[in-house]
Amino acid sequence: MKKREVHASVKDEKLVSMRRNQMIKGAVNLFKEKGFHRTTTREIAKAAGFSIGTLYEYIRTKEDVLYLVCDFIYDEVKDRLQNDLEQNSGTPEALKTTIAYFFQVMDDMQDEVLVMYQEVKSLTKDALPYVLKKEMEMVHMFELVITRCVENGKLNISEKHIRLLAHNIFVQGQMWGFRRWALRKIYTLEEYIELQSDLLLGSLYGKGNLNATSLP
Amino acid sequence: MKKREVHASVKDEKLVSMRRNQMIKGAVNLFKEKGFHRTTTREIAKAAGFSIGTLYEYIRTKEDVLYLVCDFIYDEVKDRLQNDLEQNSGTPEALKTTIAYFFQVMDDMQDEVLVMYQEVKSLTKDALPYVLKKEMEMVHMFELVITRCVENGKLNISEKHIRLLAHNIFVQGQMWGFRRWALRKIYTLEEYIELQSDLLLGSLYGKGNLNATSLP
Amino acid sequence: MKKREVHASVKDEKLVSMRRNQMIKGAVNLFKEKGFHRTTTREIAKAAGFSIGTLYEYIRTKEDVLYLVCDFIYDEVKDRLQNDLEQNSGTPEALKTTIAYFFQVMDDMQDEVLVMYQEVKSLTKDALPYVLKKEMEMVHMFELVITRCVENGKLNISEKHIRLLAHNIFVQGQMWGFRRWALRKIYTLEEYIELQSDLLLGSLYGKGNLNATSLP
Amino acid sequence: MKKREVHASVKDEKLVSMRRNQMIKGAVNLFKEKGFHRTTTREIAKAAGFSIGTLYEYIRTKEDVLYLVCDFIYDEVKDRLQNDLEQNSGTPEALKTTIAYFFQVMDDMQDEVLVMYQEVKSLTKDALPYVLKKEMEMVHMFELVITRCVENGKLNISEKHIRLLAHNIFVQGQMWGFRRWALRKIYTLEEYIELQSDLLLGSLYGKGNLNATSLP
DNA sequence: AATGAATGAGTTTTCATTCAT
DNA sequence: GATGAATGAAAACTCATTCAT
Repeated sequence: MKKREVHASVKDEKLVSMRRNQMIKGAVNLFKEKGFHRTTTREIAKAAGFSIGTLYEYIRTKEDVLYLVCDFIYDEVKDRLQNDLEQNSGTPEALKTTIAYFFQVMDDMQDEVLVMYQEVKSLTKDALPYVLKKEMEMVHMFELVITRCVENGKLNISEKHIRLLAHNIFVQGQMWGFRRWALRKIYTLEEYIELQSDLLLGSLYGKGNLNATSLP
Repeated sequence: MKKREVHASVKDEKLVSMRRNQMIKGAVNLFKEKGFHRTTTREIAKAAGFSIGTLYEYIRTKEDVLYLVCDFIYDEVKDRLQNDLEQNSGTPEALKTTIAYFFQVMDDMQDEVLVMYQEVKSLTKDALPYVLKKEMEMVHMFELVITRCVENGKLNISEKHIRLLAHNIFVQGQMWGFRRWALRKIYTLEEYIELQSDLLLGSLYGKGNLNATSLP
Repeated sequence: MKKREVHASVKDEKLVSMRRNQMIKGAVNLFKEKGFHRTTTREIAKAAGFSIGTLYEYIRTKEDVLYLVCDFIYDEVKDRLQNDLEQNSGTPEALKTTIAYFFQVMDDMQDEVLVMYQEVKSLTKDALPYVLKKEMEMVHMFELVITRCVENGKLNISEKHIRLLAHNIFVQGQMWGFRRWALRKIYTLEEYIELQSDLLLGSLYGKGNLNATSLP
Repeated sequence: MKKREVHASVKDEKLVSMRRNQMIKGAVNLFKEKGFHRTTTREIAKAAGFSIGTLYEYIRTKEDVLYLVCDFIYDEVKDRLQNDLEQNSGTPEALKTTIAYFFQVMDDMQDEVLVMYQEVKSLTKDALPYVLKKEMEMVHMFELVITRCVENGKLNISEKHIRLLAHNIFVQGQMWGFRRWALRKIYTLEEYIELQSDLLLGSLYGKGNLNATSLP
């Protein structure tokens, strides 16, 4: 699936790319504060540092901004994740590291994740599949890491369990962002990583020895 | 925390309650399809079966409708959950039953859950706490069930693990609603319940024997 | 010119009269505070002590209330004035007394006068003449008193001066009501009466001796 | 007291000024015919010659239009008055000229005066003081002219009389506008000026010789 | 390529008036 | 005669989008 094209009147690709970055940066902040619907195109233009007329030289509709933002965020997350996975060795320890890394990324990109998570549903039927596709690719990455563990004989678990586990990891990562109002009161990021790893991996390795002592 | 009052011009309480139910029912459908922001008050009135003027006899602002909808859904879910938990025996089997029951409720109320999940963030700072409070109460119910297992000596697990586990259960319930686009393609509800139980409980009881054979 | 009829569904004249008095009393207060346009019929009904449905048993349109209020106020002022004038002796002293009395009435009925003064223009073309007619009748009363002075030989002044003088007296009476924001800061009612009398009568009797010493 | 700022989205000051003049011109006509409350913003926009959207580029609320109108009218009257007063010599003849001039202005600006006079009370608590301030300044101008006469020894009259006289002059000017329905039937502007001058100045100079023969 | 003034369809909300009970 | 729920036309205001400069 190719990237969905967003039409620009301006031809200079470099310029288009630059302007869109300004746009995305400004929009993320606004969406974070007021949501997509309560943000006006004028505000986006202003936050991006140019006029409303100029904004419309680089997009066709307000929705395009949302798509661009979502697309950008997913790319960012995916890129970071990919870097990590390329050197993954397929051991349970590596899986744990991957989880920790992913949660860390979600923490770093808190605002972006929150925006994306809350506003994807505002995308048109038209744009949504492109974004969901990307999400599936990321879930798939986790599946691969887990599968590698299985292939290494370190883990005995069904295909369906693998896929669900991958979804769980992904959602728990997002969860750290979208449930901060609750989780932050109880856990630090480090604790959250540790505890979720316990629960995720405990189920796989049958330790059954979860207890408070495993925490600092 | 008392319920947040939504002002009605009409005095007859019975009538208010009836009209609001019509309203909620209509609104849920619309919100599900187009989201809160893209739904107009006129559409809500029409879907509820009365005129725009009448709508405003029962609410003050469009936001009130959203609050009423969210409040109703949480109450519904909570009520159903409460019924189940009252007769919960505090054994691991009972915990599994509770999870299954909760996931079933989330499946029954799919549309409502989706709406709530996507639109809570559109509530004003004013109304949000009332809804989040309710969410926390539900999470707390799960904590209680798990704690009862621990107290029964059937389970050895830290306080912090308990709370996180409760959150996970809650989110995994919602997940069945808001990620249907992905999960439905792979699992039936029964499978989803079974697999998630495996993962959740496996971590607690150290079976470590997860495999495809445990599935039909 | 007969009184303009305001239609009532209710037949019992006594009741109609009673209900309308309640209505007028309530409405004057509301109009005073928020003006005719910003006052709703519901508020009028409530202030009158009955329901919106009942209100409409005694009037046909919101405008009727305004007309009723204006009509009532003019009648009140006119009645009071008439009482005084019947015993007027036609001397310059009597004229001064009349002025003092009129200003006193305008002070007593401050709120009503303000309302009337500000809202007459909101009457329909249809109702306005009835009210203006009444105003002219009051101006005419002043003309009569002045004319009597002339006929008594106490005063030598043209017909046109008389009529203008009458208008001036009337407007200066109203002025005490509608310019309170300015006049109250400088004068007490007594001072205002005294000073205006000086200016009005000075012109007629050629005293030319206005000075601060004539004031306490 | 600085001018109360009315916010405009458009930056070009020249344009703002031009558009607002169109707006004021259109609004005065509408307000004159139907009053502020019965005039819609769409009508104002149309009368001004642009769209409703454009109207709101130059104001924030409908009330702003009223303020702009009132402010404009007061400025206009005040400016004209100021021009006359600068060359005022402080003699009774000059005072008479000033009065004649002021009444003439009020006649020229009949419509505007009527609007202002009837609608000031519709201004918010917020804007009212700015307008009343201007009114007081105008009254003060008259005080100055009268005071100059006193200082020249041409007139012996108390401070309080001066202030009241100034108010009377101002109100009688307005009166020519807001009581035209009655006064126009009896007097031409010239007569009105002549007669009011007789009454105003007669009181000051003790001629006491008012009679019909002084009129043409 | 950039600007920002102009547009008007569309939105929420109000409120005078009616009419069944 | 009294009530108050229902109605819907109309109002103020917003904002995505266009286009002349």
